[in-house]
Formats: sequence, C-alpha cells, structure tokens
Amino acid sequence: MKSFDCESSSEGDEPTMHAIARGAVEPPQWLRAGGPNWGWQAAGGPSSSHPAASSALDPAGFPQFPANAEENQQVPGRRTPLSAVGLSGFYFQGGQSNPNIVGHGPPSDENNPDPGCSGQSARAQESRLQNPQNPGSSKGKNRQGKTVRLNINARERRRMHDLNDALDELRGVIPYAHSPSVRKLSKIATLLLAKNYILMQANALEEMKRIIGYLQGTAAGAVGAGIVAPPAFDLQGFPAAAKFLQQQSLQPDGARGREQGSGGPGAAV
DNA sequence: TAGGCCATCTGGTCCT
DNA sequence: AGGACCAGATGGCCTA
Repeated sequence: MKSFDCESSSEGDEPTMHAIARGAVEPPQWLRAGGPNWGWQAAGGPSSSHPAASSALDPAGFPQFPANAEENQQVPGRRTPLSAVGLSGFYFQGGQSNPNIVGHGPPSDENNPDPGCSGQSARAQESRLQNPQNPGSSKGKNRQGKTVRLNINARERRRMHDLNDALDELRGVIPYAHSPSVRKLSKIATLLLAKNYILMQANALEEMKRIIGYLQGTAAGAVGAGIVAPPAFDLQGFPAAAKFLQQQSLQPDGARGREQGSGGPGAAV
C-alpha cells in the first residue's frame, strides 16, 4: 500500500505521531525526563532523526485523555457515513432511471452507495453504470451479476466502516491531543501510537512492580528514616526510583516528610 | 503542484 | 454458494 511507503505527513498533528509511534519503543525515557511527565518522550532512537521528533517533546502536544465520541466526530476529516447525510438509497433512485441498476426487492442503503459522495473512481462508476449492450438472453444474468457485485461492494464497504469505527474507538483511548482544531490521527498513526502506548504501559507496570518489591524489601520504616538504597542494590533498572531516592537524599529531613505526603516526583509513579 | 491520506471498487483466495 | 479478508488500482480532498 502506498500509504505505508511514505509515512512522512503534512498533517498538523502528524509530527507528534511519528516521534511517538515510530521511535518511542523505549518507554523508560519518559520516566527519566524530569517531572511527572507521563507523556510521550522521544527515545532518541532512529526516530530522533526525524524532523518532527522534537515536537514530540513539546508538552503542549501532550495527551489530553480520552475525548468522547462526540468530540471525535468534530475532528476535521472524519468520515461521514452515507446514511448520516441522507444519501441512503441514492443508487436506487438513479437505478430507476437506469435499467441496468436494478435490485431484487427493496434495496438496503448499503447496496446503494452515493457515487457523488464516495471517492470511487469514475472508471469504477462507469463500468458499473454503463449499458453493456448485451443480448437479451444474457441481460438477466448481467443484471443478477450486477446485483451480486453491488452486494459484494456493500459488504466490503460495511466491513471497512466497521474497521474505521474500531479505529475511532482506538483513537479515543490512546493519549494524544484530542481537539476539534487538531486533525484526527491517521490510521497508521493510530496503530503505531497504540502499539507504543501499550509498550509504555507495560514498561510502567514492570517498573512499578519492581519499586513495590524494593520498598517491601527494605526495613519497615525505612522511608521515614530516610531511604538509602542498599549498597549492592542496582538502581539502574529503576529510573523513577533512583530519581526519587536522589531527591530524598538532597532534601532536609523536614522537607522530605512533607514531600512524601504531598506526592512528589515519586508519586507520579 | 506534489505528496499524503482516504474511500471505494474490484478480483482473488480461503473458509464455512 | 456465500461471506470474509486481502491487496491493487483509482480518484478525490487537503495541506505544505
């Protein structure tokens, strides 16, 4: 598919997507970036060479969690269902004047797409609408063949609509800038972003488990007394914990206690 | 104007 | 046989 050949995009929010979706497969980066940034951080991988990579670090582009479906529908570029614009049955209205477009019984709107609204090619429309000038004996068969073809087309259209609906739902649950002024994520962007979001969540979960295990492993009351990692304890795999402990060690005792209660950087985990 | 994205049509393949 | 799935082709829309 050509869409997958050239992923660079000219769309407004696409740059954010690229840095996130293609490069950020090393989630720990988001924890190392100072502050409770639960956002997408460019991982400095291959994607960092992408001209748009830096924009992914822009907090302004940071996720505003799940917008509702209504908001999604306001996003420019949103596909408009034929039925939603009152174009159901368009084909059959035309088909009545064109003997080649006939159906068996009352047609469903799915069988009657709107040639003016759809993006179908003129070639496709022409081949479907043209009169083949076949002999009368094959006319019935031809009509039946057209009906079969229309049914197949309708099913395929419905299938693609279902796929798009699923993609819309996916857009609704992954963090990115949901806004009427921001164009919705492309399909490929949605999939890549979702993939990295899952990886990030899994990574966060792993780290949280390690932190909990570590805290449970330390002597009771260690936090109140001032947390100090055991000499042999390797904090390399605990970026957030390391940062937390470092801050703890730099703060006076009083401030330390307050910080623990008010949810400091460590609380972001 | 070129490039990206998309919807649709279409024919092929596989499965039930 | 009919339906689901897939990929290629095509043209429209939008943006830089």
